[in-house]
Amino acid sequence: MLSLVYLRENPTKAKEGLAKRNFSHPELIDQLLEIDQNRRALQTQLDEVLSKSNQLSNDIGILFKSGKKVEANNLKVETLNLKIVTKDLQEQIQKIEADLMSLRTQIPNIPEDIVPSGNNEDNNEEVFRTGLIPEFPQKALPHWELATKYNLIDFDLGSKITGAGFPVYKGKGAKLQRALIQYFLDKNIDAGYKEYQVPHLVNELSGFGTGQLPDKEGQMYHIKEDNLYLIPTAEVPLTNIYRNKLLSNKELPICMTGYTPCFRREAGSYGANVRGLNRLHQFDKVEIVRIERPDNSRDSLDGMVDHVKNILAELELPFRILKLCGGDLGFTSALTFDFEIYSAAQERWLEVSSVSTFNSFQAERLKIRYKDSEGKKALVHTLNGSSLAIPRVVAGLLENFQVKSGIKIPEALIAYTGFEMID
RNA sequence: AGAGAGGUGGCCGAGUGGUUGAAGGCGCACGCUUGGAAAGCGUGUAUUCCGUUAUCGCGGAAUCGAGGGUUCGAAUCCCUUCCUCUCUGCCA
Repeated sequence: MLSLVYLRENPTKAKEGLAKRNFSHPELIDQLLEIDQNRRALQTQLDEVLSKSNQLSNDIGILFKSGKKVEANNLKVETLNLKIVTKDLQEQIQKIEADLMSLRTQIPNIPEDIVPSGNNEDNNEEVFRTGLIPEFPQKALPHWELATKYNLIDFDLGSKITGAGFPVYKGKGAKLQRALIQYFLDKNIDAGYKEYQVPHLVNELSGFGTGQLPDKEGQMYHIKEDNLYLIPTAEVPLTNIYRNKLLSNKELPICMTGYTPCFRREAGSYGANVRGLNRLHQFDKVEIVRIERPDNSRDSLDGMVDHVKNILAELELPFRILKLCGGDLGFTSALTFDFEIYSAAQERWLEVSSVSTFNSFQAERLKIRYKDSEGKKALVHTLNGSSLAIPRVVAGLLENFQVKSGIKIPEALIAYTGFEMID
């Protein structure tokens, strides 16, 4: 959510920024500012009326104390009118504030200057690429065939128990998953992130805080009985740890990591791209979240990108980094770098991490603030990234490291898997 | 799930209808003290909104879990709801 003060002072800049992400309703900004102005006028009126009745109440109290009952009762009559006016104004303000909020939640974050403009993923900018794309003597098998061949993952069993998109991992397949989770967590902890185990269900306020609600309402599994949502990412519970917090300067930055399963309804997804592990309703992910001072958030983002880079390099996977264009940017993000590993067998890039800064967009909703060195209060910046999402890394490992005799485990993982080969 | 108790500032905690935005303490900041630190002493220390102002500031309003109600006036009384704790029940 964008701050009202910012929008009031920079309406043109805001519209220009939003144009970069093809925001189709720039007139909402004008509407919002108009409503805001009405709200302020009403607030002024209300404050004046309340001030009067406070004064009267005070006088009445004094009169009663000194036994002047008649005069007190006269004043009482006066307050009755004020009460009616107050009630009316309060109702108007309540309504206008609801309108304001609904408008504010429809306006996405403003992209950073360096975000390229563009409509869709074709306009994303590749900023880094590394690793050798393996060449195979025969045709390489896709991971879903390898998974069956080596008895690692059972998709049918998952459908039987739950439905499509809920795979069952078996034997070395299950161990590989667990090894990766552990490996990623260790990497993150070594880099200074504190590990958390968080709830996998969150309430409405948490969903609103990080921006999943109301924007992605239909993408989350919702338990109506208790009005709770299954988390689509650990970002939600992790960031909400600090909801409504006033932090001191020296507490920042806050670096958190956590492993959770992630649940996504993926309504509207279809086709070959959802095959195998490519798109699941439930998957495992290790997330990193940072809460930063505004002046440090860009450096911090670079640091997170480097961190994920190092992990992928250590896993010996070929990958590239994309700077997302305005049109491909998430609703809450101001700047996002996507990591994609190359899958030799599928001959396509698979997104395994998305690292973003939200600037103060989430902090505004979450009310996470800090006191700077001069004691002034300001909103923090929030950032997060996957470090990393498991299934597509598994897909990449299986497909890229297949050899005649099986699948080779990269050096860095062997200590975690306890085996060097899947065969 | 049933019974009871409770939710007050960054934290602890007093406050049962009228200058209570809220005593006291802790913490924090600054100053004095000290060779330096600690202790001690002193001062200060909530947030949001509206208005005003070049700025410091000033004036007003709201906020004692949340929402509603009673009253001229509510942290204090009533209702609803959420949460926490204790006991009982159920259960990993």
